[in-house]
Amino acid sequence: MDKKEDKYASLKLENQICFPLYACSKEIIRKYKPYLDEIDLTYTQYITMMVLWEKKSVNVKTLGECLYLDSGTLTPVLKKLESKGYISRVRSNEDERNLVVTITPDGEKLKDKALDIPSKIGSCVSLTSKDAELLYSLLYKIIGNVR
Amino acid sequence: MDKKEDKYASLKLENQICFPLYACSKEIIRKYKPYLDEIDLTYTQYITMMVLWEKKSVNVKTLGECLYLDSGTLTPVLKKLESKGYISRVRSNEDERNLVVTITPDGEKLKDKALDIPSKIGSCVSLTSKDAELLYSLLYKIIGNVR
DNA sequence: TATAATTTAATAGTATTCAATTATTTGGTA
DNA sequence: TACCAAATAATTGAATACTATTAAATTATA
Repeated sequence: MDKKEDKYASLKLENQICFPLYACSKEIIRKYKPYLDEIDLTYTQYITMMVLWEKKSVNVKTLGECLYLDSGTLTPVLKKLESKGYISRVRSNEDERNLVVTITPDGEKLKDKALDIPSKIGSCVSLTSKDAELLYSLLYKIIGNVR
Repeated sequence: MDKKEDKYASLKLENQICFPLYACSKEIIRKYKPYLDEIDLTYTQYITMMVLWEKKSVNVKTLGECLYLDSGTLTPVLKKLESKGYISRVRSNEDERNLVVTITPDGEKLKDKALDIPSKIGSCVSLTSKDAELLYSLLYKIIGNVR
């Protein structure tokens, strides 16, 4: 007897490409959690700080472009980071629609506390550098295609 | 002059592997949104229905293992799907800790409405089948490593 | 049989996402 | 210059998702 064709095969979880992306992303973020708890940041706050550790000062729109997050997501994140004393939020003089986010000395200090997190995550993700590069380029290829 | 060594390089966004995973996953889910809106499901509800389209009946624990989600996430999702009439939620007689989730006829019907979604997403993700397979295996490799 | 440990789902509180709204700026036109 | 419409930027509020904790049922052990 022939095997039955399954017209619903495309709807099986095992045939999805987005699902393992979604699951993988969440599993890794779950791994971050204990380390991020130590410095009292959520993952979203952490990647926001990453941008600020590098750029020092940036407006919400640009930040959103770096992180692929919209201002509706960022506003509460930034208010939280401000309340923790890691950033300041000030409207631009030239264009008052723009809010300029700037890292504070306390925010700078946090960078040193975060310094050993990437290697801890790296060791539990545990990909060869070749696989990591491959994955990296595939992901950015998709991001490019999707947008 | 020599280029300065950057001891913070590991904290740059461009050197993260989780960030593009996180961004990629969210960008694709954003692409799903208009199609899922048409059938009034969120992405989480959609992948839950995928399991039920395949298994017909499953308890919350097993469902959580399939989806890498815990009951805290699933409980409100399942209540929502129940209120929409796509599933039923009934306690098991043998072990009353278990809640058995079963698809309804309306839930079955939804499957046909969802049938063209995978190809629409596929075409905007737009990977060669070789790349897709590669990505798929890398992702499940990570999931295996992380857990 | 009593009690401790485990398993399962629900609840509560926090974080994130998206759509709608408000405020500002820009450019066109009277 | 004054006004209006369109474009741009961030905030708000409602819905959804996530994590930690709690509660209930079962199983194992003393």
